[in-house]
Amino acid sequence: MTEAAGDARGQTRARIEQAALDLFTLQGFEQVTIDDVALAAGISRRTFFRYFATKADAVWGDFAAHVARLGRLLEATDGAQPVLAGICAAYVEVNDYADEDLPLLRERMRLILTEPALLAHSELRYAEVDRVVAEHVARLTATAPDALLPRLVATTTRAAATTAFEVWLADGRTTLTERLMEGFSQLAAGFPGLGGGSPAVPPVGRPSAGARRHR
Amino acid sequence: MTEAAGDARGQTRARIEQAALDLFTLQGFEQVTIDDVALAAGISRRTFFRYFATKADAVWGDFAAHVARLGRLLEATDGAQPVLAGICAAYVEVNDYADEDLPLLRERMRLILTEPALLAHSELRYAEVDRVVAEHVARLTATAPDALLPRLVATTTRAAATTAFEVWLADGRTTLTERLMEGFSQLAAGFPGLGGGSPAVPPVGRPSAGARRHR
DNA sequence: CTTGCCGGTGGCACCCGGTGTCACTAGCGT
DNA sequence: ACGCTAGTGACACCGGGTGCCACCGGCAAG
Repeated sequence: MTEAAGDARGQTRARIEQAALDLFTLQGFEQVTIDDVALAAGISRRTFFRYFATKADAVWGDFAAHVARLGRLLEATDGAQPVLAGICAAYVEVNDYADEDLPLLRERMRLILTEPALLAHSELRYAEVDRVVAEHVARLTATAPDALLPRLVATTTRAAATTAFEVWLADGRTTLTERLMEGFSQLAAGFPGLGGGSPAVPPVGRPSAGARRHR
Repeated sequence: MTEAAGDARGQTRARIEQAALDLFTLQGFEQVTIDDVALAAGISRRTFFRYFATKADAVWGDFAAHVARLGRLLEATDGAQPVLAGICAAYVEVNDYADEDLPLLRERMRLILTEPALLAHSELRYAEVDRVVAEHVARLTATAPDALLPRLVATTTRAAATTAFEVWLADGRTTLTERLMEGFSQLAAGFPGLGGGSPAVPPVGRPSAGARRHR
């Protein structure tokens, strides 16, 4: 693996990725076959799978790098601020795209959120994110990463982030950063304006035995 | 569609479902082919797809009925209690299984949460749930169902519910209901114990321009 | 220059999930 | 006996994904 070879690989990988993205946005994810992408990228079908494990992976780019960056940002978070604020800041920074990259991001996200096959695949990617965030929370709170609280924080913050993404994408009159922070602040405050202050739901006298009528 | 015919359909459907579940838990989702399931259920491969649109659907049972029931519960929620409390109660009641149904539920959920293909498929199912909850919140708050707040509430509550499911499934020393209510109370309180009271993150002076260095 | 190794590639066969089509059968009313 | 209908099975087909092998280029050693 010489440097030149690595560069060549990176270039063809980029070519495949761009060809795939173009075709997908133009004709729809399902309509485009991998033969189409391979033809457009000037490679063979077999080679496509040497660069991307699945058809969906061609849309996600090097998502693993994003997750790794998020993880590094979280590790570098100082313990002064609240935990949720730190996670919010990390999410914001990871998604702080330069203006010229926004069109590409929009295409990617539109595909991921619109095409059912890609939406399904996304759950697998989000699981990686959740793991990183849960480990971060577990570190700060001295609990196990697979306990309820860390995982709860991880999945709900990620849900908030992706929802912010969706809304931003839909009407696009606001900044992604603004939407993210808006979502996080709502979440951190326990959704004020819905009634029920901080200690609202907590104990609740259990639904007793109640006729278990399910199924 | 006479009554007898409908019954017959229901019976074979149940047979297929059980055969699929048994084989999946025994050998793993990916390892079992649809021919295997068809053979075990005493039908043909083609007939399998007349009962279930996809391989994954055989695991989910009649999930649409669950979603519909959740929707009805939400509609019947009285406006007295806080919104999150109502959603919590609806989730709890939908998932209030009789003891004799718990083993089956565990098998189902273990598969869904463990097998990557099923985990991916789950995102498509959860989208239906989110839609119902978002419409409920939109109704109560007199906002659009596709606005940020309703969707935020829908996705985060659902994330909390599924996480409660996962943790319940993992250690199983507590009730599913308990886990659900624990998760919801944490969420509704904005995760106390992480620092940052209710009005903690909200305004935050924006990350300024900050070198946008992404990509 | 020849030999052998090695990474990237293409071609091929194969598996499997999913779909469209057609022919067959059973039940049922006329 | 006739036709209708619902359910079924068999078959062909498409497309994503994998394993395998053969080829070709560069490159170091002889």
